[in-house]
Amino acid sequence: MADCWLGNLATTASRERVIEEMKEGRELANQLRGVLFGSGSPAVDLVMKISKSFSNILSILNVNDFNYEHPISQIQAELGLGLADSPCLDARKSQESFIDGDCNKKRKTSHTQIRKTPFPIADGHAWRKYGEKNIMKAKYPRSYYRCTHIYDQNCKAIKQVQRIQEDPCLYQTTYIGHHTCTNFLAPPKLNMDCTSPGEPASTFISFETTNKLTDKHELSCVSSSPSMKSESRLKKTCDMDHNDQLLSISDYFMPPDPTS
DNA sequence: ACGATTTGACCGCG
DNA sequence: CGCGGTCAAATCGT
Repeated sequence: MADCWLGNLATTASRERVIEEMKEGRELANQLRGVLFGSGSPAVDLVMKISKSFSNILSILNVNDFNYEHPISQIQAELGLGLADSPCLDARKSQESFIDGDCNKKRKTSHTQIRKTPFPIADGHAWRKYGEKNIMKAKYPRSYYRCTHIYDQNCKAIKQVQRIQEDPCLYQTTYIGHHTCTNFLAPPKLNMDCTSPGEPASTFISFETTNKLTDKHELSCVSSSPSMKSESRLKKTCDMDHNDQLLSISDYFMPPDPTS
């Protein structure tokens, strides 16, 4: 991915891009470290080194990153939680800054959050793609995803992923609604196969990266949960009441819905 | 065979 | 009526 702008470091704009990308990489590395924290995985060290490398590069670029604070400590402060409470959740909450708003015409009552990342990013939930649409005046199509547990747990969370036209290295993900499913992540395993160049598959839990120099990059989370039955069948059979849901990852991951 | 993705058709809001 | 969002049959992958 980086090579799409590394050749233009001479310009201020490109330099800014480099810095932003580096910060993003460091942020993601910290996130991954949080995810791996407590799992006893040797990958933690590796991730810490990656994070440190990003910091070193930023230092070389003379970036005075005084505002940077380790995301996990931020979360602890925000949530009043210790890491032991839920490292995975903590890490994910820190992932990016959120932009709140109601930008979806057809779901004005739903709380939406927009995030921009260097690739379609994992958020710890299993998503299933249900549509793709070319948007007027947009160079890239928009992909539509909904929670895999829409029928078996009545989870109404959906998201839209679209590559940003002005900045093809970035993807904008719009989250609409909250997860009510209880499909927590198992401690993810690091998967560096880097083999799948495809658009984000919809059901992920273990982390895997795709960094071939293609149009499509992703850090995704592959669901290890059992597959669902066909939607049409579940529509008929899964009208269960789930009022006793546990707090889902997204309840940590996303700011509280002001409407609820 | 089963589940996920693709993609054209359809729906509904503005 | 146009556009974005969703549906669902067809297709693909394992």
